[in-house]
Amino acid sequence: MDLEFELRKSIRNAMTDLFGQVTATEQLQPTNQEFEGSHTLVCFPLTKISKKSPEQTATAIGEYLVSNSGIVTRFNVVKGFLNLVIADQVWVEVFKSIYADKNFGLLPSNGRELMVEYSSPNTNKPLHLGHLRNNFLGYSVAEIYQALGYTVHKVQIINDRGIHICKSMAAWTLFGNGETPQSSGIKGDHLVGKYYVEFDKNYKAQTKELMEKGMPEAEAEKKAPIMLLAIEMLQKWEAKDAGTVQLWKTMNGWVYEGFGSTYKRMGVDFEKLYYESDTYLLGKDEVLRGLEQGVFFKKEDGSVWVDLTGDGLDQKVLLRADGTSVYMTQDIGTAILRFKDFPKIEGQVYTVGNEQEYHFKVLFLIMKKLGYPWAEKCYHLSYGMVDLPTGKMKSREGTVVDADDLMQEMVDEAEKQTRELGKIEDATEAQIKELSEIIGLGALKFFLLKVDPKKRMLFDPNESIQLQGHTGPFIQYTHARICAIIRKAEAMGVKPNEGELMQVTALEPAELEVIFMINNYINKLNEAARDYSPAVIANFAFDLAKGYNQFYQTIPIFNESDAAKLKFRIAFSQVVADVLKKSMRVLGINVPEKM
RNA sequence: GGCUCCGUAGUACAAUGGAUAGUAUUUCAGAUUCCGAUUCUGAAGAUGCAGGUUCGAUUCCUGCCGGGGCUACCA
Repeated sequence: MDLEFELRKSIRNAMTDLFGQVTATEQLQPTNQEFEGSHTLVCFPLTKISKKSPEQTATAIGEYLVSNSGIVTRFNVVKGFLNLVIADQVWVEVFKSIYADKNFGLLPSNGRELMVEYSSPNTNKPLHLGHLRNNFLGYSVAEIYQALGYTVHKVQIINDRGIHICKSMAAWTLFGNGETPQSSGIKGDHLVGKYYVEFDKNYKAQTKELMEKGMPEAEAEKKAPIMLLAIEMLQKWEAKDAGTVQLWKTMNGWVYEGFGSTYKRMGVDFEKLYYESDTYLLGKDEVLRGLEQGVFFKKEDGSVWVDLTGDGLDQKVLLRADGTSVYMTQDIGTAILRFKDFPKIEGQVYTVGNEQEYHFKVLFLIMKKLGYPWAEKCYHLSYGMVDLPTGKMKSREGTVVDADDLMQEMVDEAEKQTRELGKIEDATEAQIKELSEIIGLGALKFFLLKVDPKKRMLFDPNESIQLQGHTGPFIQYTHARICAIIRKAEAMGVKPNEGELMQVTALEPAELEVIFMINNYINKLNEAARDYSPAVIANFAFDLAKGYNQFYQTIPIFNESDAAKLKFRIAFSQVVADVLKKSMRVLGINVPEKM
């Protein structure tokens, strides 16, 4: 049964019968811990139609609900707040329908489609901590929408062209001596990153040398030989020079192989990859069309601009004076291409750091001005930077935390803890490795996802892997312990079934509390989707685990003499484990059955 | 300078305009005849400042202070 629906219906009936009209949205919220009840109706806004004081309004509705709703047994009024006590029988009924629904938390297809872009790295260096937040966020938002019945297309655009990759190519040509991932044993993306660093080192040295010979800084920066080589390579690449393209393909190939294994370990996936080398020429026609339509304008030098001063923004260039594209041009083209590739999507979510907020504001405005209705449904999933206890990550100071290294450290730490605790003595080495992977990555993902995406956050590796506190492993542990209980119940031959659940007529407060939370799961999924915030689900999972631990601590399970109650508590534990697992799943986190 | 986001216990995070601002960690004091104590209970501790709107403001508005980001014919 849908408790909230029934309750709202009864409240509206009450208002109609008592006051002759209803409000558009009655304000129903969870009751504060200190008062009796589970649902609270906020009655201040109702006084306009009730023509009574908040207390009188609340009391009148409360009395009506007790006599007419069939689900409310008691109520109390504190100021304008009407706290409602739902009958235990009703809670058992609510629980039963959740228990009976094997697909609880996974809604059937709603026929709607959405695209989520995330990751989208440059191909000149390996992924770092910031990319981890990006990937986990994008993946999780996609999973949340999927759980709600959407068809979600996960994509990314790979920035595989441009001066940045030519820099790595130039350095490799000069100093590589034919080094490959195979010959060196270095992961492909790290190898290319190594030459990017190598480029930078030499470039700085050469610039300095030229300046010492009396060349002004600006000129030296342009004339450093290694930079000239990179620029030459970019020009050759654009002219489709065979050798340059071949080298470019080879080095990008190394990067993709490296990224591939990183994504695999992260547990993220993509339905389709867009490559900038394929899309960077798109968008120009669209801009010219917009120019004809008068959406854009041309300056005397021939460059094409959009004027957004009327929208509180600036003027923005879309085509350079020489007719070439800028980044924005390409993004316009890519957006349109994606809607052609996936005609049924109603919008796109772009998971990109908050330093690009202005860019996306402009992009969406341009799409709107060009007359694309889906522009309204595009969302920039903007997220803040990740800081470390040691401070800010800065590439110049070499304090960037590498994604592969960090994942490995987390897994190593998880393995160390697992072995020390020695609760998995019967496990094989392979099982221990697998478990460490689950815990280490779970710790990392949970910590990065539990914070509101748009906020800048601090990642504390040590805190994240603790098994007590607001962490992934705490939830994983709770799940594992429930699994132990269920194993024991099975061994004892205790098998709950739907029919017998209704024999339970009274619930403990801790049970009621947890059923309330579970019953709220779909609401939380909707809230998380609406706000594009996996943090909502992360906090839900944590609260649920904590709620179950209170039950676990205060209520005996196997010492219960009443067979119906014992079965109910086993079923109850099963449902909690299931919902923990599902809520962690949409975060991309797995939960072990033993740890 | 302009635009924008953020300022909540020592620390890290919560709070569709609603009740005495929650949680974790830390510190202190307790709890397990039973299921995995990696647990649970209790105590201590916070809304940057000044106004405004409201029955009611951490939330909305204005100003100030502090921090991040953007502000390229870069990506």
